[in-house]
Amino acid sequence: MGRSPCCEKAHTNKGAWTKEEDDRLISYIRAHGEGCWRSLPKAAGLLRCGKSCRLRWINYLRPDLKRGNFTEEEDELIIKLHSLLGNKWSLIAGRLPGRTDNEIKNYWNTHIRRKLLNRGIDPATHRPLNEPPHSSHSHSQSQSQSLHLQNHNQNQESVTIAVVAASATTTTTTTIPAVTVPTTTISFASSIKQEQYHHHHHHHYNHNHNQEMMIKGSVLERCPDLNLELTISPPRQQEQDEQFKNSRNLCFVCSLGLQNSKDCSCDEIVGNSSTGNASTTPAYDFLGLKAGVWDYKGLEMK
DNA sequence: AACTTCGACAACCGCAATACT
DNA sequence: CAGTATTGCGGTTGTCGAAGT
Repeated sequence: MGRSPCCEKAHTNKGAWTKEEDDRLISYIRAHGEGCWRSLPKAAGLLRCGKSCRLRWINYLRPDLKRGNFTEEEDELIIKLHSLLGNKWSLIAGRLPGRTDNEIKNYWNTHIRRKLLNRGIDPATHRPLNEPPHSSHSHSQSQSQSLHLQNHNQNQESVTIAVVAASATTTTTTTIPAVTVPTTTISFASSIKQEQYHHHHHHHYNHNHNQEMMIKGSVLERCPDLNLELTISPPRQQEQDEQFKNSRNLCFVCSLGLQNSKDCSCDEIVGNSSTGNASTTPAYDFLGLKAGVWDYKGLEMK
């Protein structure tokens, strides 16, 4: 049984929008605001389906859109975000004020893909084009990384992700507020074969936005050579306390370079640990981006 | 000048998530 | 709780203008 169409298609216009249609849509939304897209066309006197109206408004008519003229900084930001998030265009767009997911998607496909190819980088994997296939098990212990995912509280209001690079001297703890992640879903084997993972991700990835998939997709797939180990453990295990003792503990806000934000939860993190002094902790320049670029709330899973 | 190819991007479609009843 | 409606996302297609032949 298929679903009924989003609208009555028999009497709707399709294709390019006319100036008159744009004006009608703009004036209606100015008067009544966004939302209720299904009923909007009729109310606004448009022979369009609500979906079409929404798309037109969001991608083209919204007053806060920049449209075109991507800067070099934006290019690099998109590349970095794509390497982290994959084709999550809406998430990427959320990091670029005045840009829409559709615009970024188009820009990626027409400009950035070619740009990366010219650099000898595979746009899909962000790895060198001529790099031979590699095994996920070929790395030494010192190169391995582990990813610890902690659910701090019963009501799942925050999830702490700690990426521990054994070869590095730092540990970054990232707290993502208001992410709903059922505990049972945050578990996968410590050594996921890349083939298995790729298969799962590409063939069974069904737009699932839960945290498990995001972590798999953004970390494992983007860095397939890393032997990532994801475990769930009760809050503040002794072992972890030791591990965190001399490491930096930054909340997600601070890790994004927003250390002065009111949403900063470093104090909580540090307070929970046996040591720590947030005031002496330098802000971690997440992705190498400058402070202020990010609005962490936009990274919440929708 | 006519035709073809290509690039850019607006718009559509199908699906999944979420909200509502 | 189940069924239905709505919204939002990502992949794909269609269209149009510019460049090339």
